[in-house]
Amino acid sequence: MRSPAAATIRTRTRTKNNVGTPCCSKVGLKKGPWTPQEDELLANYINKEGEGRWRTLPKQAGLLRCGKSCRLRWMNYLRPSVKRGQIAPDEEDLILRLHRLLGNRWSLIAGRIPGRTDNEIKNYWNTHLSKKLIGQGIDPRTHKPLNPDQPSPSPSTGHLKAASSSSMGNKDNYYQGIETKSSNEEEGDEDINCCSTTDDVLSSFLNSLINEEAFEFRQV
DNA sequence: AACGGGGCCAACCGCCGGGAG
DNA sequence: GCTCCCGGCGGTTGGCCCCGT
Repeated sequence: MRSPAAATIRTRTRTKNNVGTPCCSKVGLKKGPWTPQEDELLANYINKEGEGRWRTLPKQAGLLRCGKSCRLRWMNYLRPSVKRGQIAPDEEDLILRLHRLLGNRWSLIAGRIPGRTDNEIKNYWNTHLSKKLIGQGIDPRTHKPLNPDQPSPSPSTGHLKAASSSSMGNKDNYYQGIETKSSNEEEGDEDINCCSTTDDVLSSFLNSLINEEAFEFRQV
């Protein structure tokens, strides 16, 4: 069912590592839905040995799957922290606001919503929220009115505009926004290169954006 | 009851970035 | 600096299920 257009895009020249390493297409490896037995093998192994070393994990665990497949199954389904069931209205609201800020950065969005996976959020967006926005006359990619005559619901602050205009893959503006904000916040602070510090900066930056957005919504 | 269409979601695919050697 | 390996990511697909006809 893969579309010709997508196939064309995918024919981009391979660069370094992918040459001759078919991963999941490797002969003899199982594909498709996971059985309860496979789930049990994977969960037992990870509970005993911990996450990581995905390449060698299938063999060690006695699974006929590629490492990527195991990782995906664990991350999206078997991990104890994964929350199953309906997306709550407040989660939906958060997804909408984060998507407006971050675009299709599903893993970043998922990182702000405890228990939800990037795959789940991506699916929910594609099946529910994008249609909902279209129904409201809003372009789900830009969060701007489909009809340009309508007033724009987009944020009014400068860095929010930059971030929202970065929707759908323009990472440059997004990171620019992060960097601008974090460098301001870090004035006179030490060691912005420490990873935990940058994580904190990113986290507080997102919080501030979310809170600003919430503030704006209240004002409207 | 049979069939077709659409929705939903788990899983796959291929690319990219970072770390190690 | 270069190459290789691995994990992670986002886009897309395949197939099951439900609902309407």
